[in-house]
Amino acid sequence: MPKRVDHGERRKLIADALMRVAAERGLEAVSLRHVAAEAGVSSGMVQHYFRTKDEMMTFALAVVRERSEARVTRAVAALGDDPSPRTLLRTMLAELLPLDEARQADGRVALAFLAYTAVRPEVAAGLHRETAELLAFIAGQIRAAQAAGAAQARVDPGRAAVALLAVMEGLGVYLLGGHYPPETALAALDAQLDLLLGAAPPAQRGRAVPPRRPPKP
Amino acid sequence: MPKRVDHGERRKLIADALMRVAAERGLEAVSLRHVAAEAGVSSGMVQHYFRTKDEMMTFALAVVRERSEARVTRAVAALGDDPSPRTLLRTMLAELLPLDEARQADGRVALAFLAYTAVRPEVAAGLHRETAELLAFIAGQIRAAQAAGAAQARVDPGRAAVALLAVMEGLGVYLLGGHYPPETALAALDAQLDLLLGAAPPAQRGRAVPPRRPPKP
DNA sequence: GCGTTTACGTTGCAACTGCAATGCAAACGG
DNA sequence: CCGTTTGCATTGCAGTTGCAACGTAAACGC
Repeated sequence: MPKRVDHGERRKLIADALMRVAAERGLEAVSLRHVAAEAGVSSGMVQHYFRTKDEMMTFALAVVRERSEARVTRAVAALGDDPSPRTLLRTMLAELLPLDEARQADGRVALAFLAYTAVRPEVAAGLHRETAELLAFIAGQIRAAQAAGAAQARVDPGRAAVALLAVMEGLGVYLLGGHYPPETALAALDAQLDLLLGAAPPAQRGRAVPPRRPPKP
Repeated sequence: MPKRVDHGERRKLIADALMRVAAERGLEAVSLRHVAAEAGVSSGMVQHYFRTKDEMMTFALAVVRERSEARVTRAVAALGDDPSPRTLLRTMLAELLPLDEARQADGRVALAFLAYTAVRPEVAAGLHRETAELLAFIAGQIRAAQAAGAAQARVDPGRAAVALLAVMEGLGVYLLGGHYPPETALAALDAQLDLLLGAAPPAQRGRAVPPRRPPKP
């Protein structure tokens, strides 16, 4: 049977198991054996695909990032051709918020990794590039809104972009901590966009609220 | 020699060592023996003052929170009698940002604890109360600014407070990740306050920037 | 056919973990 | 003076960790 396996697929399978463990019991519960058990494979196999634990962690981190990026591009693509800057920004940022259980799990993992990379700075290089790109994009959208007359022209797009992205990140953190419900976060995000770009078109308000799962029986 | 010791003092000494370990090597490196070694005591003594590791962690978390609270009240007290809402908010939030090494260390610990409590929700109750109080206070300040005519009257103080606190938290996270320098974070914070309360009095701008330590030799 | 490579599974090990148990000396209460 | 309490150090233990080593069986190259 050997030789017929897709290397990347196996690695992703293992990384998925890792994230399930991390989301449920925290990053410190991630061990070779736990991950292997969660994935339903032997710990030898995990070692076969990741020579070291750190390699596994780094790969898993990349998977989380790719997944959230895919989510965003998918949501943005669903908007159709050139949506308004406001719609675009709101869709992107709301998509990045941990509003349902899937994104909450991812968010927990991302948060844990954040704390992880805060001590291991050499892993964080990819993250830096990503935020820089995001910031540039957001700033561009704000500029576009200003050019269209939809936004206060006096605000510096660069600083506003930093603040806007920070709002999203902060809301995510507080959501993960359970400090307030998703609606509060979305309301605050909309308020921020109002502040930046002027009042919203009413049809836009309150959309994209995720379905609340009923409490577990 | 026994009997002559201040219980709380010892616990704080141990908690300090814990935070040094956590700040340097991450929360997962926090073990009874490491903390004891860092504190320069025997691991038996650590066990004497904290019957379980979780008790030690919880205590340390409380210490971080108290310390940052003390920092804020101290900075606010230094402002003199009834400062303007804007000055008050800016001082508070800037003080909570990890702008120098001491606060960065605290911030790393806080971030790690955040990830820790995201999986252990029963520890997070104290945090919820604290954010609720903070939010109420911030909303009150915004309302006061509105009443004084210094702010846009149309913004909802509650939502603006959530957004403002989220900005601070998000900026802190990105700072800890080293995604941008302190000046960028402060600029974004000021931009946010501008957006909320109107342009700042020029004397205020750019103050409270921490001294940049020269790179280590 | 046969060596090589790939894909695992198993075992073992040294290091580390939290924690209980025990020991002991100093202060204090009586 | 003596038992008790307090403050701490040492030791031990069962469990877990990352990882190396080894074994094996199947596909492939020749």
